[in-house]
Amino acid sequence: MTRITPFVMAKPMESPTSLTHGAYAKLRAQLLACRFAPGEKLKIDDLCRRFEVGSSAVREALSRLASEGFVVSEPQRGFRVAPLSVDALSDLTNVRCSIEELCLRGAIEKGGIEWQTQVVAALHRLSHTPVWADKAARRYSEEYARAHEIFHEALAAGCGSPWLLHLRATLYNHSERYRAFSGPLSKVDRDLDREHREIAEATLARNSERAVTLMNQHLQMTTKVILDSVLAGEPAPESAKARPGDAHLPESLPRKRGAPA
Amino acid sequence: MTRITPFVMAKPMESPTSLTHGAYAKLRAQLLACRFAPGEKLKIDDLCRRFEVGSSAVREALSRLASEGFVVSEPQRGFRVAPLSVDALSDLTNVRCSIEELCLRGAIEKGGIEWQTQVVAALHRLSHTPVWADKAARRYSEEYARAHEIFHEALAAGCGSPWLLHLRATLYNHSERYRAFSGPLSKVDRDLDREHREIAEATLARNSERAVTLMNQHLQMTTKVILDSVLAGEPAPESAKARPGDAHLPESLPRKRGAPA
DNA sequence: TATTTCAGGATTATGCATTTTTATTTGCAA
DNA sequence: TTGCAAATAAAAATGCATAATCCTGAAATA
Repeated sequence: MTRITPFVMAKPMESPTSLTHGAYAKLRAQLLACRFAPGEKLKIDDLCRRFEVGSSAVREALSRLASEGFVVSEPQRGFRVAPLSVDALSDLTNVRCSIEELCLRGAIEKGGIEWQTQVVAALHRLSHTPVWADKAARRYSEEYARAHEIFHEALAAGCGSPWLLHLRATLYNHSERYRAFSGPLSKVDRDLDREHREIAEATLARNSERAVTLMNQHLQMTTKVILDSVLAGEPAPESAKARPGDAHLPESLPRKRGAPA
Repeated sequence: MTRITPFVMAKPMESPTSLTHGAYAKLRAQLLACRFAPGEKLKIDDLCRRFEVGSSAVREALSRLASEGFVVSEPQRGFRVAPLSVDALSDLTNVRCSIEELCLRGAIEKGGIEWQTQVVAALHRLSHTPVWADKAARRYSEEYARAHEIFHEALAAGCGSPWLLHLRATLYNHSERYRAFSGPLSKVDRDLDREHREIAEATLARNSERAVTLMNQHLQMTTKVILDSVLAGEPAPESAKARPGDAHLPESLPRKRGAPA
């Protein structure tokens, strides 16, 4: 009965195979986009109505998101959106630099023709995607964010280490949450196109030292822009209702999960 | 009403604040100890009876464990124990070497007196804990495994980076699962005490290069011993019932979680 | 003013109904 | 009689609604 499908592009439409997974994906996307304020209480019933699913699905989605560090679970008090903090962003950026360096060096050493091709393709897509969704508000467009993610993932993919790529993706997603939180970005004219192009060129030229240096500068600069935006201007651009809680106070983000049995 | 408690040791008895968390902790402990065979089907009802909780609690525990990579979730087909593979162990070990190196260098650079003290204490505890639970079977005792974990965690803790320590703990736990899977360890006389002591000495002496070299050798040697044990002797020592599924075939372990919304 | 009690609300846990998957059996044809 | 396929039955996973437990906050009392 399986009809022959001529060609299938890489999953153009997501099929939420189960309500649980659908709720998880939607909630996760809204969390990453900072549609919920950090520290905000996530009431089960509200989420049930919002996503039109039962409490089981919502609870399961929240559990997974909690173990990923995007929400925090207090034993008998329900769930809250994981807080953001300057210290956590600083730590996150530093660790991310280290991990991206490992990926980059591995990719330069082991990457083959397929990897090179994907990097070139991703760079092309990125440089031909409009950066700003709202020129006045200076906020990135959804398409640009996606192309940016694909570009960085393509660079790292060459290392061929599933675990390293998994760690990298984790850190990238958490960084994205900070970027989404930041308001209109500072006016310093940053030639993102040039940064990405130079990183790609140094990488494809197998110049590890230069590639790593450029990548670190790229990541630290991004963090600096975000911090400037948050500390200077208004913190939240269009984050939803409810109490904003703590926005940027120094506290740790990824709390340790129970190791002892 | 809070009665004054004279002294409280570090949580001698776990208080399962909720049934869900209790089931999660128990299941996780059994997973890490390889009480379930890799690839084995995890039936909800069986787990309900085994842990004496409802299906919600079990489902939630499985969700969290799935996002941690200890079980895999197939959309409408339930959950299975995450498979193990030689390739995955190899990758895991390599990445772990890199992460432990980052932790170690950071700790040597930034660790203070408190860190040094904890390292010395952990080394003392480790060297005075009996290694073998069953001398004949050559299997580590529970106490030794715990002391070993504390020792390595103490070494890394000095780096002071929450994110780096989180990544390290993740990799350590997955490595533990492989160690628990391996049968009786090979007869090569390995002076574990000496290895740990030399690592600690080099670290406390702020000798980064030597400490990192020794740590890498330590980790790679552990992996080699495990591989020898698995490839040579009988694969599973006392793993529970049910079909063992695939034990050691080359496949990837940490499958990517859905990034696209 | 501090403590206690009580009501409201939210989270947690359970059991059942629905839907999908899988295994077995039956029927038909070679 | 054997092999394949469809249909049926069993089992399991998913989703939902209800019940019980716990926390939060305010009112009342000492």
